[in-house]
Amino acid sequence: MTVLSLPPLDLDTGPTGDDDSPLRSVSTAVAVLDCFADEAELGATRVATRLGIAKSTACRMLAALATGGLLERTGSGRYRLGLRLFEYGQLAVDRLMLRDVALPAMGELRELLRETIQLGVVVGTDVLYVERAEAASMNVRFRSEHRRNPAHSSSAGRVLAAADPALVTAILERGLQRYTPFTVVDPLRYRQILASTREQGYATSREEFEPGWSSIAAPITLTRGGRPHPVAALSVVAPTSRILGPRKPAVVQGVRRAAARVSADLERARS
Amino acid sequence: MTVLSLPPLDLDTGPTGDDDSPLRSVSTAVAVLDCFADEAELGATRVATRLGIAKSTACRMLAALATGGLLERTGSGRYRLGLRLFEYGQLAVDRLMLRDVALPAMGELRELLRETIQLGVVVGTDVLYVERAEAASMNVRFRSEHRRNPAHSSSAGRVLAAADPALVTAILERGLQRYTPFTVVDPLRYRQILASTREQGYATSREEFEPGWSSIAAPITLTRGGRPHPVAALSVVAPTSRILGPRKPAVVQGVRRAAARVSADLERARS
DNA sequence: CAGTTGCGTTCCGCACATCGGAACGCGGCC
DNA sequence: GGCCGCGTTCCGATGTGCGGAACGCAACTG
Repeated sequence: MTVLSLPPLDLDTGPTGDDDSPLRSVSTAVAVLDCFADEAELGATRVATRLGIAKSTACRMLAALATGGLLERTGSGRYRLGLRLFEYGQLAVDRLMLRDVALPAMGELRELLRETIQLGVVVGTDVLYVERAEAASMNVRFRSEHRRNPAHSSSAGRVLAAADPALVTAILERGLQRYTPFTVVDPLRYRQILASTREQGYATSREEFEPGWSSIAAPITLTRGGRPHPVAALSVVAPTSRILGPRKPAVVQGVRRAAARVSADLERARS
Repeated sequence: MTVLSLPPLDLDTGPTGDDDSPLRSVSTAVAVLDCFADEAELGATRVATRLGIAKSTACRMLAALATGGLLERTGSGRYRLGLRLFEYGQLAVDRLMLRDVALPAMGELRELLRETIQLGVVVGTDVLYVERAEAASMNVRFRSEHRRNPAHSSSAGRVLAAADPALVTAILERGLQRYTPFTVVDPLRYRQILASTREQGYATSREEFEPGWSSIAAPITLTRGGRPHPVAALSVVAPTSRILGPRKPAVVQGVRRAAARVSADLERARS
């Protein structure tokens, strides 16, 4: 039942203790939280073996996180992620002043194209989608396995990497993992794609992450230091023929205009 | 250990305060996170003064939480909530197996009544709304100030407290704070309301939290130990005359049916 | 332009919080 | 009933995080 297609949240050098930070107990507490990214419910023994710590330590960590509200106890003495994390997460996104600004444009773009619109930001070397306007109806919330994907294989990741050399090196250092036969895994070709992305002002991904599905993305920018800097991406995702066929020019124009509008609104909201 | 001769600084009895658990550094780390519930960006000095800890401690806490991804550094050396919290929060809600199950019914109820529908769960003595279907359009996401409200003054909180004596005592112990002239603050009257809620199978709140706005809620139940037990509430919130006037019977019937349907779907999803 | 103030960060020694192992209580399961 | 697995608790030694002061830097300010 675990999701195999995505890389783990963070690349661990192994369970045998990488201690590059002070506050060891806080670090292990975060590591305990990370354990819950894979499994819904965990007990002390399981956590202890996964992290290579003593069972008593794991038990204390779980108890401390539970009293803090970051974890909750289930009936059987195990633990799961707590709803306080939901509140914090909503606050984190709210404070980007991005989702609220982008939602109207996303809704209109969805109506215009009748396709699914995603709002993505970079976290690490992945793209995290903080909002999605579904094509069919609003009543399908995207599931966790589609809430994040590697930056190198998505159009949103490309418009964001196109203007961020540090991100590009991080992505290349991590390696261009192949997900479909179409995934671009050659660094040189990847850089060429980024160059054309810079030039054209939008990016595409043709079935490079999930067979049959492609996407087109445009950057949402914010003027920092006099120069526009991408902070997020608006992307249209659909079966390949619906957006990379004859409709492609219309889709490109639509998503670019919507992203430009969001950028302007965002600029205005920062005051 | 803190100096005992000093009188305890009158910290607000809100999210901060109790540090009696083991793993003190983890507790303070959670307290540091709590600081960000109020303010979007904080620095080490501010955090230190708010928690009454040394500036160096606060700095280390912030750094540790940032390397864990729970916080992010802003340009000016301050910190804000990190997007990893968004991921964790989404996972926490996903694993309730509640939002996905409830969304179709919420959408239909919204279309039926043309009003805003909320899906709320209990956290502490508050009701936290994990999803909302807006009446006007989907493009208005509810803001943080309306994502949570005290259980005693909301209809959702009443249907959830009606079957949970422990929650009732917790609510009463906290005190029935007054928000509007209509807020029920008399414990006896509150218990009467809960009794009639139990009897009728739904609850109302007439402008008890925000002037002009009322709500009607019905419980979403899950059979535990042979008996249905409320785990969430579906509520309709609107200006008072639109739901507590002549339309009230229709609204009550609609929300009760929708909640019953979600309960059945939820029961089915647990397999 | 230097003085000042505030910030975040770093350093260091002492004290105490935290870790691991072993023991305990409890529930299912042969 | 005996056995196993689980989560929890207890305890002593130790290493880790605490507080205070010092540092570098940036933004104001006279």
